Amino acid sequence: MLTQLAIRDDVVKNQLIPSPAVQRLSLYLRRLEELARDGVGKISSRDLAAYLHLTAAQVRKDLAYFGQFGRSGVGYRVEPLIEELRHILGTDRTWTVVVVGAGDLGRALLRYRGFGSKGFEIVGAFDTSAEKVGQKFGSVTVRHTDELDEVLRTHDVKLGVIAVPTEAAQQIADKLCQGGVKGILNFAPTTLQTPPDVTVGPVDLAATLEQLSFRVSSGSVRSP
Amino acid sequence: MLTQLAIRDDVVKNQLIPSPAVQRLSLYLRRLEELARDGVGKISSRDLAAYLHLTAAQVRKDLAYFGQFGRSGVGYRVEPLIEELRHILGTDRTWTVVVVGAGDLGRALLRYRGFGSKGFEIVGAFDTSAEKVGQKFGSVTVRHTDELDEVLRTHDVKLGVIAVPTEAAQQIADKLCQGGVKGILNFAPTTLQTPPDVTVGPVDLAATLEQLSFRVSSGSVRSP
DNA sequence: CCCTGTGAACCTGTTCACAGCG
DNA sequence: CGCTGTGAACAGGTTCACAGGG
Repeated sequence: MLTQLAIRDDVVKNQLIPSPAVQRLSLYLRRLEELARDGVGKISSRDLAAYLHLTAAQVRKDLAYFGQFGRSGVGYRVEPLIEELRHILGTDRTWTVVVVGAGDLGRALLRYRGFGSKGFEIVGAFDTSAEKVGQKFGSVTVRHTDELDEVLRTHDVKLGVIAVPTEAAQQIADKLCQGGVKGILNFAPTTLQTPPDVTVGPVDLAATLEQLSFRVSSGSVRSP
Repeated sequence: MLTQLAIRDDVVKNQLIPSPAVQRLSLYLRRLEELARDGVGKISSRDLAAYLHLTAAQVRKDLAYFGQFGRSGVGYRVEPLIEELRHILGTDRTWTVVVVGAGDLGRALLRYRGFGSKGFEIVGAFDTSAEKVGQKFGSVTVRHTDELDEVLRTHDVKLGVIAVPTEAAQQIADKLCQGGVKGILNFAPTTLQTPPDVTVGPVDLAATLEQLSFRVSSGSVRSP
């Protein structure tokens, strides 16, 4: 396909893409999926931007990093753009994921419907507590963390989620990296030390609330 | 206190602070709390930076936006800096918070220990399902969402958490804004439309995984 | 004419490098 | 001497403004 080549080209050209732009790609995709559900066939950069509180130029520039997806005088066709974005983000294929920690949060993730539709399949859940091992949440049965290594290898898992207590997080991260995982979603409020080829997506709920607290108390931040 | 005045001055001077800097403040605080727990009394910008994968200059500049907290030749004293950061972030006082939605995620939040220690007190949990209303999770009993308005007013709630299905999120956001909430932590994968004086902290788990997917597949993003 | 794609101008945020203090 | 605080230099991202295509 031509557009695939176009994308590959950009990557090959080593034209690095600003990470804020990549983050916005997820927002675009989410909105486009809403629009598709509502039967909307095309959208202009202006309308897409307005809904997401961004500028039209920014939307166009972000998308243009990856190819020429729009049509002059028309805008972007919703369905094809969805396909493109999924391809760019890598969610047009299925990623196998493991979740480590079956506490309240881990269980919430195991039962969360949102992952499957985005191309993520949870192939294993792990915990050290004897009570939790053997229990089934969503469609996954919790195993003992000792079996983590084996599952990582047999399923060629590239993404892992850490939902264990803070004290155990680094140790689990080490196991995941050891087992070949390249991306970690970390819910433990600590900074993980990982090799440079492993990306960590930190999700610190208390820190996020803190940020709200700051903005609400002072208001003295540049708008994002 | 002098440092309080110093901070007020900066704010008054309308010297706006870069939001990435404010986000890092939470990281500094988290690390300093770890250090305090380990009995460490002082830390240099270099060591703090190294642990968090940042540069020493950045740590110094971020902190200097708010005052002169360090000592030449010594570094930063851990305990006083913790106090300063809490004051800056606004978590040296208690914030009352409501959680709307008592599904898996909402319940996980209600039972999460991490909020209390950071100065956030959950004063109400709400759901529309008859099964959930009346049940108790953590220390909070779930009420019907119809009672949300009343609780917002009687407790002067400034922060709210949305953990309801996507379709209901905007409607709940409207109720929260209506009730005087100024900060919303939004777990629903949708963009909320809110008045400009309300800050939304979006937490989209699927989108965060997508970002990992992108980085793992292509690796072509500037390092954050 | 409407709307995209894009170089150029602009602005924000980061890094450098050093003066100054304990 | 070690380490902070900070102006100055640099780089990364965003916005502008317009050329060009349907």
